[in-house]
Amino acid sequence: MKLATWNVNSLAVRLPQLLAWLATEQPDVLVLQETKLTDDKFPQAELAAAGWHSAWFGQRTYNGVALLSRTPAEGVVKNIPGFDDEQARVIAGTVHGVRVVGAYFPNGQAPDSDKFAYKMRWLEALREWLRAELTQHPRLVLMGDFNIAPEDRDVYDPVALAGTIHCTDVEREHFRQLLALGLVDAYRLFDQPPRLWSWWDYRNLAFRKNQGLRIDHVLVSQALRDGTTACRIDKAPRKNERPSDHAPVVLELTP
DNA sequence: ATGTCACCTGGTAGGTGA
Repeated sequence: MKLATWNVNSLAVRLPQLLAWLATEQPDVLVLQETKLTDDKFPQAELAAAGWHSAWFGQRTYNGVALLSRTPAEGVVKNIPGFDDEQARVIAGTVHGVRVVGAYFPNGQAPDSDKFAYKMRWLEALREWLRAELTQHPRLVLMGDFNIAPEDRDVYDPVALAGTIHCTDVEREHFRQLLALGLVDAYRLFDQPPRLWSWWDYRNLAFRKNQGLRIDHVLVSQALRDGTTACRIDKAPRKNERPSDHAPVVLELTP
């Protein structure tokens, strides 16, 4: 079983690239972030024509998530139950007995901002929901754009970026608290190329200079850990014309 | 030299968020 996550930074712009990537990669499940589409604009027909079932949850201009799959997802949940949120950031569903949670974590902007305070509240709500979700669904994958670089080795210049957004101690502590639920960072279960990131800023020629961060993650529950056979970042779509600033992350599980 | 992109409002540019 192959699962993947990709922040497409506008599905309206990236749909052709998405269809091409799906045709090549043939995942069983893909979660998307930053679709930036209201639900009436979601390209359900185009995806269905290519053989994909979709569940989606969006809003105007910002955020927006989706869950694509070869077979329909069951038990779809939108956003974090019990956490009142104007922003469309979470979609969950069950495919082939695996509970898939796709999430677009808040960016947080700057450590002293209101948006950062929201990020902290959101992270706490996510954690407490997942704690309950794991008791119901031991076979669970949490994946998406976390907007957190968990360790210094996930950052192109940890000295220059120390304490800045994505790299603060409190964000990293939240990441560790997600792991403490019994989740594992699948990327680190395997040898990986050095200095490979999942996001490169559009600005400052960051991709050409390989100045990026690893902020897109796939976390697997203990029950899935032994069946996890691969996890990789697919840098290729970042080289496309008009690319998303994020690369997809792919997970492979034994059936 | 934040060497950008996407989307919005109200425009033939400027603001916001990432």
